[in-house]
Amino acid sequence: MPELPEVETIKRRLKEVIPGKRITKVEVFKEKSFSGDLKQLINHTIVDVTRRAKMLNFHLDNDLHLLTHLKMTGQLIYVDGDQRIGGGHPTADWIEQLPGKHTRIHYIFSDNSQLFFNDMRIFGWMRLVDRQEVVRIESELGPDVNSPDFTLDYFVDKLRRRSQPIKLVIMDNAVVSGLGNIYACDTLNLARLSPFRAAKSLFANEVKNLFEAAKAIINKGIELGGTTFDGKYLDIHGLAGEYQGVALTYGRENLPCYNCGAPIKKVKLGGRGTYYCEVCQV
DNA sequence: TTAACTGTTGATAC
DNA sequence: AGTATCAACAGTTA
Repeated sequence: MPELPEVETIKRRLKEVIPGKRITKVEVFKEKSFSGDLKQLINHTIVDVTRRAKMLNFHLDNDLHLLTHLKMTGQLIYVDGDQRIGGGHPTADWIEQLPGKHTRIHYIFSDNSQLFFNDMRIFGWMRLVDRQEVVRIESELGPDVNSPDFTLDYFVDKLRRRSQPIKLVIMDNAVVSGLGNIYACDTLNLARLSPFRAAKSLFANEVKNLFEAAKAIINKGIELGGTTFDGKYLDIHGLAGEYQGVALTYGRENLPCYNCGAPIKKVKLGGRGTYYCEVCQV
């Protein structure tokens, strides 16, 4: 599920409540979901929460890092010291009782607040690693799409040798981090580019349009708190995102393209559902 | 009932 | 180095 805007939203909410919390208990319900030495977590305090690509990083006071990847269905739900989700405010209907059927890890803090890691499909993980491991993992990633490090010159250079369809290349996190299936589809629609075009066939002005479209779409996603279909993505308070209400293509099969009015098509590309307008995306 | 579908990525073989 | 395909898993939909 979560692409950069969803993970960024989760990070921002976590940053409001988690730094300063001391972990007093951890329950791992699914071994596959956690790796690392649990003893190095107990009685340590989380000092910061950051994000790189689609990964969260809980920084601990012992210089270790709890890296978190939500993959398709991971979610983090915060329960406050009074045992309330969302501080008692209304939450999305999809929220389940905790711990639930899909709760894989449960953290309890010294003030009785809690964090639940739910993950239906068990692709996601939380790994306790040292700083070198963080550096090693992050070194494999291209720059975040919304970072100043992602420059037009860099992008032009990366596309030059790739004959794959452009959609697959912009979803390749070694090229640029943060775009998943939803935002990749919408980025290509905004840039009026066919997802099937070979990356290296793009003209300079097309690459520039694509570059700017990617930043615009991702910023819109962040602004609206991410995308929620079927409640699979919820923020830490159980709230849904709002991007699905303004999506250009994703989930809009047969509905009119906002640019030209032709019906949005859904096809398969690289094994992924791909929504696009065959009239104006060329 | 079965097959195909789902927001991610990693391994493997060419 | 770049590419194509499949696999990890569980649930929903056609």
